[in-house]
Amino acid sequence: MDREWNDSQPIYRQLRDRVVAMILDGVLKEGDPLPSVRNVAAEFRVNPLTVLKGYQQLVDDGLVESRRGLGMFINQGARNLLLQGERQKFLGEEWPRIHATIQRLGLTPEELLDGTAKRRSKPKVEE
Amino acid sequence: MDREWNDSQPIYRQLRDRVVAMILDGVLKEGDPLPSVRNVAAEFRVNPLTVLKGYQQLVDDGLVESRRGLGMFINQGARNLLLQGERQKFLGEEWPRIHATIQRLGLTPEELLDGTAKRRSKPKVEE
Amino acid sequence: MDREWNDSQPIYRQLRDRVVAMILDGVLKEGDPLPSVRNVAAEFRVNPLTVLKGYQQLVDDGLVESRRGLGMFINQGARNLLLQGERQKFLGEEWPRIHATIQRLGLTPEELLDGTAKRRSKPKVEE
Amino acid sequence: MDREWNDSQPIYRQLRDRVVAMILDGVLKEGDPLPSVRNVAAEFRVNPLTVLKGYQQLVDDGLVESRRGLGMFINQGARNLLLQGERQKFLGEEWPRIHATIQRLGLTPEELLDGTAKRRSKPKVEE
DNA sequence: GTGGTCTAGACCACA
DNA sequence: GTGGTCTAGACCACG
Repeated sequence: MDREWNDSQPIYRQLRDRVVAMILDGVLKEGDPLPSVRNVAAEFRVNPLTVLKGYQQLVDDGLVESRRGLGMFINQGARNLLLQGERQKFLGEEWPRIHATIQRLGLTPEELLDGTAKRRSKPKVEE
Repeated sequence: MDREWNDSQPIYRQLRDRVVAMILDGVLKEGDPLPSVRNVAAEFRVNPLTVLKGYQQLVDDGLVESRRGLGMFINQGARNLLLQGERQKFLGEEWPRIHATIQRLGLTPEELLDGTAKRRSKPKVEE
Repeated sequence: MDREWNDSQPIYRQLRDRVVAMILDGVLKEGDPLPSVRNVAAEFRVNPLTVLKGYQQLVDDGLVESRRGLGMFINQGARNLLLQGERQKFLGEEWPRIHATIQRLGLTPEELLDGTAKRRSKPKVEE
Repeated sequence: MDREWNDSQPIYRQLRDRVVAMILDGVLKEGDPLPSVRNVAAEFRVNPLTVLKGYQQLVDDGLVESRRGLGMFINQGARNLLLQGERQKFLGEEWPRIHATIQRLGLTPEELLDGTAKRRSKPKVEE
């Protein structure tokens, strides 16, 4: 269980991404309620306001709907919306930079797949 | 030439990364002087202090050496140090997250390579 | 209480050293928050940026951790890290020079201890 | 042969200190000429102006005298002047800080003498 | 409230 | 010319 925060990104953003991942992975299905703000806040030892801010982002993205007094629920079509939007954003904004880095570092497909599978980094140094 | 700044990362960080890229690409070789703080500041229309901050990071990383009154110079072994360090950081910290996203979005190798090869031939709607 | 600055060393360095001393002396314990940048800046009538710069050094040294929106906190193990690191640096880099000077000036242990014990009881001519 | 420069002090200052050490050690005697600016500059690969600046400090301190067309010579009484002045400065300004550091780090006389003699640092860490 | 980034402009020491 | 330090003041994101 990773409850560590990435310093280069706000916590609320990381909380948002966490939910997005759960939706894409099918852990959270359309119509399901989001885990309650106070539970998440307690679990991750984070200010409830921060969790709320993360959830609010999901509302703004049209992925989630808030029902008065009941909580927040995942919208119908959320998964498809995500697949579309995130793919586009990833391919357009993130991947180009990533691809450039990979090439600069001279990383081979083997090394990349290797790393994710069995973590064995043996960087070859020139000269 | 892109002199635009990415909002999601501080300028001094991007300046640092720019130099790193130049070293990796062989544009800047070991022993070479870095472009002077003032020049870079003028060229990119940025505060000298911001440039300096970026350069200082390189000094802290042991990639660059500052010689009083002369300027800043790329250390011997900087490139290898970079190849080692950046590879490790990328494979250890960044790639796992990226790999997960790719799989979550169901992106195929074709789609990934496609984007980088013939970008902009097939503009999609902006969000 | 001395709030005067030593001209031969940048202020941010002296601020850094001040915190280091407080950790070594046990005034600041592991887990404790550092006095806030703004407070220190006000207290010493110094620019916040200068204080921040000093604090950043501590972060870089792994002695202190910055928690978003909360403040900066002394890491676990900071004191030992310091004892190790500072001792090594002092014995390796500073003491040899100091020892040489002491011998060159022909200073005896008595003179050295004397000065620190009853300073100012025997004022000498200023140059 | 140490031709390395200490970053925390200007080069001209270090050149000045070098000559002072040579006088105190008796390598340079009163009436002796200082090594020529250009020789020193060449030997240490330093700008002649920098050497000159260091020498000028010695003139200002009354330790050295410049004779037109001949060079710079060590004054009569230079050694005693030094012994007095440097002792006072050291005991008054430097030693107090050094002493405080030594105590903070809990360094024993043995460790201090040890280090200068046979370099064997075995820092004891608490807890 | 916290730290973090940036600017515009000044001044300094060094080579 | 170079880098380095500092200021005053602004603005931001985070909690």
